[in-house]
Amino acid sequence: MTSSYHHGALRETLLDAAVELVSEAGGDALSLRELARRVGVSSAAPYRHFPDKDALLRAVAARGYQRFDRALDEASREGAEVSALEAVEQLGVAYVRFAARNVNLFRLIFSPIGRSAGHDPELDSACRRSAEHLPRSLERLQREGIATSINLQELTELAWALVHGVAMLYLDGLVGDGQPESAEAAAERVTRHLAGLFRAD
Amino acid sequence: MTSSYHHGALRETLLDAAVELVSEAGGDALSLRELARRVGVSSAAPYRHFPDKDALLRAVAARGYQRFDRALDEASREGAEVSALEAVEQLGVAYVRFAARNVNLFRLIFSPIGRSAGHDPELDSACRRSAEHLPRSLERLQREGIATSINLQELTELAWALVHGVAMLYLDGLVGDGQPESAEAAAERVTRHLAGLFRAD
DNA sequence: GGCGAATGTAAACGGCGCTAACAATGTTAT
DNA sequence: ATAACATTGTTAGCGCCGTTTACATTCGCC
Repeated sequence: MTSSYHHGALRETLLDAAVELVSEAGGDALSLRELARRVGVSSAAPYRHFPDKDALLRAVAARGYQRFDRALDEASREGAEVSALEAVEQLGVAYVRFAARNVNLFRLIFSPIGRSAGHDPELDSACRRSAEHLPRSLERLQREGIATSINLQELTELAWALVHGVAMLYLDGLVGDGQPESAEAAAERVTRHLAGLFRAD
Repeated sequence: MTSSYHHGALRETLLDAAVELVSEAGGDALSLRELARRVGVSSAAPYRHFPDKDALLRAVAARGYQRFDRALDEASREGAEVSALEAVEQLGVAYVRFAARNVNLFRLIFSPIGRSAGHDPELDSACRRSAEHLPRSLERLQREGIATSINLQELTELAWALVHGVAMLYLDGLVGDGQPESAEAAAERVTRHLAGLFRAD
């Protein structure tokens, strides 16, 4: 009828709605038909912009990585103004805080869908960017003469496993009391011990 | 027609098939209809034994926890014959090894379905049992005068996060080369550093 | 031997992902 | 300006799914 037969920015609208829906209910809860209904468009319309459901979820995951990267980037910048050791601690806490405050997005980006490489360039690059903060922060640590007996790769593995483990255990209700603050507290405790490991070295 | 109208052990047969299917293809890939088809039974039959799909998946998860517990138990027993520190290392490696060799089962037991408490008593108890190995091993460590400046709960949190993190990052392709051996190698490296933390203390 | 409980089947409902055929709109060349 | 084409919407339909209902068969027990 009117000039609104074509939506104009359906792809972005769909993505926005998908991010919101995934954030609230998790990636498994997303249905293309429900999504189309919410946006007020036919159930086949999304297929003009995403070849299939997985592609949409990959795009959502890409946005998740972008937010994750922004959160870590912010922590990194704040970390530049404190000691190298404190900077690492702040980064670790930021990692866990993001997981605790963006439960479903975090679950998505570290799921087979979020981890499928080679399908979506945007996803790949956003993922790679978000993975660079930890090594960079640890490299500064070593430049300042701390933990130099461990090579950077192993050091990254160690620190990453630690914060990722805390985040995951929190999401599974195995650490903390369910409140995001308790996850951050656990992250602080754990990263402090990590710092102890460096000092011992 | 024959006397095989009633299957006789349909519940167990379904569970066996479900464990196999989940192990091979992951929890998301399981379909009750496909399962019934494989077992040679009508698609409504499973509902005589499981109220819904989630209940079946919880039962599969319970089996997963039982296997997990057995693997850790074995490592614990072997650990009794070596030093407390080596025992912890062996337990950590066993944790990651199980994850690497039972990818989909491990994913299931640490997923919302596997972590849903209060629904299935068998699941709950199997889960609780499997969570006791690490504290017990660390307690022995402290009884022998190691890492006594950290309280047991915090120590457990630290060690658990570390091995769980390595396991998860391996599953996501972010640690190791995809071969289960590489995950165990990472677990060894990481637990060795953990041991270093204790020694310094 | 009969009777209720347990456990199987068949058929149907609505929702899903996805595709094919078609319709409206935007774009571009002549 | 308009014809032709590409883009982006719609409708209708396929097969699969989880689940429920009504009915059939068998088991265990009096």
